Amino acid sequence: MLRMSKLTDYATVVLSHLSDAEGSLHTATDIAARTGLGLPTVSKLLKAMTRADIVTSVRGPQGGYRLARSPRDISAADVIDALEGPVAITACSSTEVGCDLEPVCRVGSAWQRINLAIRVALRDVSLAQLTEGPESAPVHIDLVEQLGLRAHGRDPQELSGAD
Amino acid sequence: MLRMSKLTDYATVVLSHLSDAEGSLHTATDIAARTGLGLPTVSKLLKAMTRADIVTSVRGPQGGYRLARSPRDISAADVIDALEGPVAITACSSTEVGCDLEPVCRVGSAWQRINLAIRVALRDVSLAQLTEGPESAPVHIDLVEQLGLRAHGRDPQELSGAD
DNA sequence: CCTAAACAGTACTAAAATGGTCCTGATTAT
DNA sequence: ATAATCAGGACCATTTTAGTACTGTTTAGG
Repeated sequence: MLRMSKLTDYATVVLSHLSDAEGSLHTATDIAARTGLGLPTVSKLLKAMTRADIVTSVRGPQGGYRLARSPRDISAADVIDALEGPVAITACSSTEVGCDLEPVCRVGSAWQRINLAIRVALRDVSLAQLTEGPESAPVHIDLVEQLGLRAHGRDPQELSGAD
Repeated sequence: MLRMSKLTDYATVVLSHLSDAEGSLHTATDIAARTGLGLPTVSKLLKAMTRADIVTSVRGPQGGYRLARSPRDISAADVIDALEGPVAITACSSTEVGCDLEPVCRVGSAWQRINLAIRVALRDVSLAQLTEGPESAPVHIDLVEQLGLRAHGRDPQELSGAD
């Protein structure tokens, strides 16, 4: 269903290797060798992440890449944005206008809120957490609660902020 | 980033119209006219949702479609699954094995958990809520909390609207 | 200051997914 | 019987994605 590109997944792998020796430089070639990914691909990923300021690069011989900041301060959303741009869950959820179906589409806003909820959630997952051990607790999110969507006998809490 | 197909979006629109006169039958032609979507498209959507048991169909003249159950009992996840199948957020998160990168990929499981978390969350959003008024509260989900990922005792920064 | 190691940027191609359409059949009220 | 409807595919065009290649630019080290 909600698909994330393979590249984004690879990016996490690459970042995870950069986390290993956090301070030192790693060349694209080195990372490619260690991850098993193709050099051009790794190179592309690193370039994109450099632009997004997730990693920093040093040119010339003895150059390479290193994390721009601590793995704790790099979020899943950062990585996704770097590789895919801030694309929205549906086509019309990014631009408010210009949808032919506007008069009949009474739905958009809910998907938008869901989308936003997911984005916000992803922003709180750090690289450090992503690369960490897989022995974590099982999962449960009450999206409805958070979305304020519970319309049948609900009462929206004092959730502040505007759109 | 996390993209949902346009068809899924359309499906919600179609379902929203089916919700209008919940008991009675609506033909594909009728729905197409009222939603502004192409008939073949609407037809395809309805067929898929029939297979998924979200709507039921009656053949022959005076036939049509109607919701298989109350809008309160149809979830966003149902709709997504019907249109896109239970696809996972990453390629390798559906099948546990067979990834060449397995030895170097220490990441997969976290994405899987995130994926699962989102799925679970979506399961709790009903069609009734989706089609309802857009005047709901803003959004906040603490995914990390729910994921059990908070392993570093790091504190969550301010969470305001993303983007 | 020459060379080579390394990143930067862009453009391109092949493959896959998506969106949309069409056609042929099955069912059934009138 | 006829015609209105749904069922189930197959099909094609478009877009997106993944992966590659090529041509710079920077800079350490002889």
